[in-house]
Amino acid sequence: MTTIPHASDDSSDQAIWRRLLTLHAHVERRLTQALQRKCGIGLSEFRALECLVQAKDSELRMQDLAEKVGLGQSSVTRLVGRLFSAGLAFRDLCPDDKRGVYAVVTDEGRQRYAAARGTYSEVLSAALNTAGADPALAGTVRSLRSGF
Amino acid sequence: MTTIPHASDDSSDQAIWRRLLTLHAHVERRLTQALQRKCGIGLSEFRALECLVQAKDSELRMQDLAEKVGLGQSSVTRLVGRLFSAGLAFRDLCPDDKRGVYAVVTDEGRQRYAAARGTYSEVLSAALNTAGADPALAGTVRSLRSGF
DNA sequence: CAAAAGCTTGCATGCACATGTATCTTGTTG
DNA sequence: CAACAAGATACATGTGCATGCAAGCTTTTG
Repeated sequence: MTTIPHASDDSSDQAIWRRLLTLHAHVERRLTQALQRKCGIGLSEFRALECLVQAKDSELRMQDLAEKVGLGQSSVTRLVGRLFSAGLAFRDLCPDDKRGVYAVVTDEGRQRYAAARGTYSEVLSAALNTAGADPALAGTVRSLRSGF
Repeated sequence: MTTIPHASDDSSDQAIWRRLLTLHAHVERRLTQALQRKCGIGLSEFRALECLVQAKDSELRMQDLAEKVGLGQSSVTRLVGRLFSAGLAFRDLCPDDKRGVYAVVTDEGRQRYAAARGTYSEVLSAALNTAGADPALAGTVRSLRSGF
């Protein structure tokens, strides 16, 4: 049990996570700035739109959306509020459960997502590449991209 | 140039990043809650202490600390302020450059870090394991842990 | 060469904002 | 009716951006 490379509570998990944090901070910062500058949209808003566009009927329960974007329930309430104020989504009552609320993307929301999608993918790949140039992160990026 | 597997602007970068975000959100949330509950310390504070403890002379320039913890410069000003209020660190003027400020960890800071370190590593490994149990993330976790 | 002007750097502060926790309201279910 | 579930809201907090301020550096000028 001791030398099996299962790496269950391996101390190198810390090293892995440290590199991952650096990578995450770097990439997320770039994405945030690029989307805000070029598309006038926040990163959370973009991801929410993405989830909605890809969802069946372009709608999701608030709760499901929360899990998909990795935010808390209350944050999503306000996130959808922002999308509504921007005309990118609206709320719709769930017919069979009046407590439930659907967030639904609008046509304009779809357009904004389509417009931002290019920027997102370009900046993402570019950020991963520059991170991969850093010797400390090169291995991590390679691992992720190679899939093993 | 077209079929070379350099994966420069490969569209699968998006898939990679989506999994990474889910993993990141999951693990960071667990770490935040565990450290706050069991150790009464924030995640940023813990990471700053870690950087300081491991640094030469237990001190770092604000700027260097900012880069290490992946925060903006102004955020680190307040982060060190919090550490000071908690008695875990203090500021020291740089003798050769009076603009510069060193953040220096105190003995109590070292103790708090030592006390929290166990919780951190345990929760981290546990969170990675539970994430690895999710089929969607298993591959990512394995990739990171195997190093390739 | 010395002093002053102008630019740059390092950190602190004001402000806006997104997020989390706890709580409340409303609707559902036993 | 009691217990529970889904969202919305109140409040506190951490973060980033823009800005301010003081210290260093560079260039100009006498």
